[in-house]
Amino acid sequence: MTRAAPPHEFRPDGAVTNPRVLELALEKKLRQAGLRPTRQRMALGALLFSAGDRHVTAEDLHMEAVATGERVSLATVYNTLHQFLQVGLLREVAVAGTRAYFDTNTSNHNHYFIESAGELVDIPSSSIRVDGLPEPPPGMRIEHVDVVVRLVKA
Amino acid sequence: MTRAAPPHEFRPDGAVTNPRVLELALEKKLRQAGLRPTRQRMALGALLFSAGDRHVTAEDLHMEAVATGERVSLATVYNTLHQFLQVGLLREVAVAGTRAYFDTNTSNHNHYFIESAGELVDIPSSSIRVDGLPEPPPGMRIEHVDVVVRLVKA
DNA sequence: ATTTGTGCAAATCGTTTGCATCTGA
DNA sequence: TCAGATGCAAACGATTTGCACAAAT
Repeated sequence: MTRAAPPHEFRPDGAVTNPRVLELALEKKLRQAGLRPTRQRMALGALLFSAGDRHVTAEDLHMEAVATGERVSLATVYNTLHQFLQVGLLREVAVAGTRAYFDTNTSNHNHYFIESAGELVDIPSSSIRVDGLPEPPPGMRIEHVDVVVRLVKA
Repeated sequence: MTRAAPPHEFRPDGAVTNPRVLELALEKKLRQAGLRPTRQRMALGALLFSAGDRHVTAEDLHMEAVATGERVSLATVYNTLHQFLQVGLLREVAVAGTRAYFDTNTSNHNHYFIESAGELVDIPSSSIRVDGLPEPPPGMRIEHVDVVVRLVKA
């Protein structure tokens, strides 16, 4: 019988892999945002936040959760996504079309949108600059600048 | 009895005001796009293309048409907008949210989106420059770059 | 005469909501 | 205990579609 990997496997890059540690971190994250760490929110949070930057629709996430054996209703997925939005754990990306896309990367960055696949991808560069923005009209302020680069097959 | 303005009123700026001339121009525009100049398409086209750059939703346009006394169904407004899109007479603007916005200005330009009013406005400047766009992934080409500046009350 | 467009109402899609029930603090 | 969260199903708004009828070539 070979030995299973120890639960506290050491990784030179310092990434935490112990599920219990991740769980505690997520619980803390939710509590700090003022959200109770319920089973459903923990499950969705784990899917969203433990695999780098992600772009999901509500239905994507619901299917994933169900596939993982979680019991969550689609309505709760919607509610949860909006709660995460409100507390700044997610950001919504402006893509014309029917479905709403949620992005786990809340910092300022931009996107490719691959129309044929309905897929959203971070632009692998922080070098995009938008210059020459005029002053906003009086009484208004700029809340966010969305840049979406639409890609089609060449 | 005072004299009504002549149908061919002369305007120093050269703008054409004769309704028959406008009608013929629109008919030509539709035919060139491969669309039959039906009553409904002419009516919607007149609303869309004879008043400078416009941003409308399907429902906006339908209400306008009905208010003008035109008999057009909402379904036909949707169909017509999409036909106009396909032949390049309109462009759709990427605004996350429920409704689709159509823009009669099909050249490259950018938008303010006033969230509180759900209103879309051209950015009054062609000085916006987007720099540092990386090469698109292989096999893909950039179809359009959408820049939407979201405004909220200051 | 033939093709194309239109209107209506029903269907669909993504999303939200009302409300009874359950759960975490 | 009890505010807060969840699930279900029904409601919803925007858009699309199927099909009989009407209009354009």
